Amino acid sequence: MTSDRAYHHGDLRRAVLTAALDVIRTEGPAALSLRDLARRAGVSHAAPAHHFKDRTGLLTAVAAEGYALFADTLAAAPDLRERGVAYVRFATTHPAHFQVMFQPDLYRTDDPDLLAAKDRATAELRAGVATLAPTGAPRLTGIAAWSLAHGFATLLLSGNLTDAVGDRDAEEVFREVGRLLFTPGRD
Amino acid sequence: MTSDRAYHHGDLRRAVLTAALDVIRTEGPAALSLRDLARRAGVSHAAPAHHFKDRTGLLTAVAAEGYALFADTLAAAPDLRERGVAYVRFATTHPAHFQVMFQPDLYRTDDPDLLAAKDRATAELRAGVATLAPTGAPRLTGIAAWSLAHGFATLLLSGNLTDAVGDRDAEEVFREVGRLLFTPGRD
DNA sequence: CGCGGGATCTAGTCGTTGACAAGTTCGCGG
DNA sequence: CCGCGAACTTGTCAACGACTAGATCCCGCG
Repeated sequence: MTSDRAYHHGDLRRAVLTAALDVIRTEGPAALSLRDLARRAGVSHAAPAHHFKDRTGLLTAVAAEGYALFADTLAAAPDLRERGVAYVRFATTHPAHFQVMFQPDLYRTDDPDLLAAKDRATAELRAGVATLAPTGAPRLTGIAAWSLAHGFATLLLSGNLTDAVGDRDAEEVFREVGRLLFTPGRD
Repeated sequence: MTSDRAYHHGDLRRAVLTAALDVIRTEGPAALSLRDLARRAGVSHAAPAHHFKDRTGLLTAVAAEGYALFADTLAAAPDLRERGVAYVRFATTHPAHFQVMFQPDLYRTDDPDLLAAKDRATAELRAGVATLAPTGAPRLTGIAAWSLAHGFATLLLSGNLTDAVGDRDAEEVFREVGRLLFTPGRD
């Protein structure tokens, strides 16, 4: 179903998107080529453009899908702590999405679909902070938690934490980090 | 001095590097074109290649210079807290360097100059953690501090913290965040 | 049944880029 | 003054993004 149909591909959009995620994950967004993706899908070099308009359009679609998945992942976690873990888990399970999402110069930041998905993710993020934040500074706590999770996830993906984590599970390490900083007695 | 010389440019390497940093800062690493940089410097399209070999070589040079500057910045800060602030300050004052440094798929990670500079920066980072870490888990504290600073800096550069910070100074906000998480009584 | 229209894909082309090769100019030491 | 290497130029090729025009298919409507 995902592959060979005679003329109409069936679901070329998804095929190209999936292939793009594969390339981004293994070689980075810079290595992305519409023509290469077309070859992988077995279609002509201009076929992907019909679904994504542009190379930028493709990356915009990746970012939009990423934010949508991200919002779902966050929504599934109960409190702030688990939401942080979910943040890190999303980065490891969807590295390509994550990588593109936080490089706004790669895509169109004014895309309607993208904005909707991003707003949803942001709302989930804020809701997470609301479950904690007993001390007077919810905004500051939010920035702190977000920075911690995002920094951990980013360093993890860029390979700067491989020796620090070792052969342990990254999520478990992050859980300990969160426990270290966010449990001085209150909570 | 920086511009017109007859045949020999004088310091084309630096001129190209500076122009590259300018492009990366304003349009991102993806928009980087050797031919465009050559045009800006007023030299032929192949001149930059003589100094950097490759597009990848140019980005490797950017990353190497970035890590060197980064190590200097960190070394100038006394304790862990100030080192965190210095981390954020580096990201805001050298956004192009920072952006490239933490995208290893853009450059050659086995370059000798790069490795030397990165090792120096890593050593400074570790030394910073050594000044604090009174509780039993220095490694975990290090990961926490690094993640916090790196996450804050990254989110700041990607524009995800602009409304949260508002018109205040980013460094000052980060100082408060650090105070919030790293001062439960000890220190 | 067939036919028309829109969505999907193909084929061809143009300007730009990265990479490479070979030649040219410059400066500097012997 | 000469030659030798570094710095730079000119020319070229394959690949890519973007665009256009046209072919093919699917689907509903008469």
